[in-house]
Amino acid sequence: MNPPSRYLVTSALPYANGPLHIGHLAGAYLPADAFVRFLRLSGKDVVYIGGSDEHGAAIKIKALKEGVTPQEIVDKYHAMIKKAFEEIGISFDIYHRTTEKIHHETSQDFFRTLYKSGAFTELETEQYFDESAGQFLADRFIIGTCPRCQHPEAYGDQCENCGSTLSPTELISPKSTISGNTPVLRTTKHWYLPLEEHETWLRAYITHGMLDGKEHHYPEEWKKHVIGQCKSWLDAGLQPRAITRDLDWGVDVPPEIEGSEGKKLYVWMDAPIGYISATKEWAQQHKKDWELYWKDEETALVHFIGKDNIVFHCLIFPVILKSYGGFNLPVNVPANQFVNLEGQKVSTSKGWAVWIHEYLKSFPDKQDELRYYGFKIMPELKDSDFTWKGYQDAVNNELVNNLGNFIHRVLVLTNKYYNGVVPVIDESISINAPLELGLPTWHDSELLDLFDRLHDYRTYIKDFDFRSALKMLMEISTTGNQLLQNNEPWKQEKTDPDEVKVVMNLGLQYVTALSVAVRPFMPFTSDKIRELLALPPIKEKGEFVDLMDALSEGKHLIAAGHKIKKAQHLFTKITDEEIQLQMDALMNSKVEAAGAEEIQHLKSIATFDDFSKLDLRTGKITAAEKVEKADKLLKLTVDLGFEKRTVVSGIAGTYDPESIVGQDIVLVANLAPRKIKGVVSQGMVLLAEDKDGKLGFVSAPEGWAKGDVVR
RNA sequence: GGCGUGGUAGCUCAGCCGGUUAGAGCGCAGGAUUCAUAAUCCUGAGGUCGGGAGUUCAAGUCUCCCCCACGCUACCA
Repeated sequence: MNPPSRYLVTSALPYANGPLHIGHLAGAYLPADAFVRFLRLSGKDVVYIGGSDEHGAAIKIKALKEGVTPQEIVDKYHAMIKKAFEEIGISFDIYHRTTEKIHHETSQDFFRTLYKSGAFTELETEQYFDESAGQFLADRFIIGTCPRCQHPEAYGDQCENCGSTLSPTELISPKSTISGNTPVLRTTKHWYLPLEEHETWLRAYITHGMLDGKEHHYPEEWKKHVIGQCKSWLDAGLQPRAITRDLDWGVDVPPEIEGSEGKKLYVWMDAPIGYISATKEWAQQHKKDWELYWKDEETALVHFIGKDNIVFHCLIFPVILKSYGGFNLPVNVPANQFVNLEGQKVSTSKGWAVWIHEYLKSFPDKQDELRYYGFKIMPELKDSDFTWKGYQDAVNNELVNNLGNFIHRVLVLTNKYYNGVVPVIDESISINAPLELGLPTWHDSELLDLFDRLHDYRTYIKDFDFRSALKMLMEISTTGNQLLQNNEPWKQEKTDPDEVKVVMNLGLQYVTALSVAVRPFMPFTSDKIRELLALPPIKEKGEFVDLMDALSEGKHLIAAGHKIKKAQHLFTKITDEEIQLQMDALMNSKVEAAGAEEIQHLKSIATFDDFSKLDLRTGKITAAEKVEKADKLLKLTVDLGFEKRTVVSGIAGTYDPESIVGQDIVLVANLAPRKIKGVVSQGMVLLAEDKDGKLGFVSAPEGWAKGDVVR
């Protein structure tokens, strides 16, 4: 495979219902940004696409809750997210949004084309319909009692309390969130993408990198967990996936299609198409041909995402693209894992996050510090942990003490000895090697050594190994510190000033090289170094290539006679107080979030008759064993005195079978029997559950007879 | 339960298709040094490579079983 002549790089579109946090940043934006900045520095033709994902039921719901329109919600968060990206230095060529007209047109074009080619199947299903509102209800618009955990406000697709995936028809006493009425089931038609029909080529594409009988990419270059996850889906058997919903916030199904009324594209269908519409918009603005970036064989498509998006980008979106025809498929999908915060999962609702916009307020002009730490803890292979202490250590030890200090030393000494002018040197003079004291070395051989390091640096970035690349930068800086230490200009200046000139000149070459090399990771610092060196700012137009060419030809990167500016500190230390402040803020927001946790609404009124239908009895567990092939289920034998029952209960997460034999319980004794995992369950054991999911048995006082009525 | 990914020094992690005394950064201990934001440089201590069995002349690296973490998935009447 030839190296691509141009790149189209995308970062997952953030969902516009909340601000941006560190997990987003380190997962899908920092790596993409470093990658595209490096490509630009390498003189490549690259377009970097981003934008807000603004459709879907979750946004509609949020709007209803806050009493505003969905448009107001997405306007607010789009602006907020866009600003955060700009300020933290994510260099999108365009940051678009899926509510734009061009996106609606593009998505509809996709739908239309796929529809005409017969890529969809139609299916009639029963869906809840709100008669007073006159519309079908998307999963998210139905709330009811969770059949698993009894949480009274579970959504139709998911219970946020216990995390179970649900379907609306499973909910107990469902209610429309629009009218509050009980919805009725009606048949409705939807379009489905029959993923299972694409399994063969998808498998070849994922596991062998083969597409249409040709080699498309090297699967070895993909992350293992990405391929593993895809294989897992393929092996489990792909299912048809609904691509439309009954909803009023989203992209319309093209009106000329029969039955399209009231139907919108499912968000996950229109979101990735957003990459394409954004590219079109960018192309219009810049008088370019968007198709070159999506359809030309020599363009490489790369999607940066978090692990939650693997299936969409590796299986579903490729199916859409290929069904349309003529589009490139991704040559790599470098998905990252998740970033935890101080050992716990990042959670917006629990107030456990580091928000980018708040960080920027607390630490103005410290964008690169956060970027640096973000790269350092990038969850490339497994989940990682953001800690404020780790952030402080990284900034203070590595940026201030190592990199910043090295550059500062060079600048201070150059100003002190040469009045800020890069000294002319005699290249034949040897100096002490930075690596091992006592060995001699020369200016030109050290520049070649620098070339080698930068060459490795380039290889790391090409392999998406950003952390190794970052480490290489620090190594260069460390080498610079060693160079100074081993040659001690502050001593030698009195005895051997010509030798010192060589050392200082070399140091300045290092700093100049760093001003370029540091850029993909720390663009703000790059600008600052250029400023201090009185060199023109980096425009990201092939400067890294120029740098490497110069080094390989033995040319200097900064010329003798050039005058630099006075030294200034690039980074300042993060104090313990600042860290404590952040930790306190984090704890406070957690407490606030816990306090704001929704008041547990009671279920709707039940009449006495409703209650009397239940026959509750005291009983005792006389035997318990695990249900095979189930994590949470125990098969219990309950003695009611007058008979024994077999009951399956989902309590294995809290109780070991041995520990509950002899436990007094209350049983719903007249519940309709149900077969679970092959065992018929004849009743239900009552348990209290706290908000962390901990369970506790409900029982009559000790010594009560078995089989007594509870009411 | 099934599938996937990880489990290497106190902490964060490198260790490619198996091959000499298992590496780096931070932290820690000792020393050198003062140009620099007490920064820098050198040296050192510290690991039965999650546990067990096996293949092999040789295993952190391959195979099997088990344990733990994370994710997807099934089960919660």
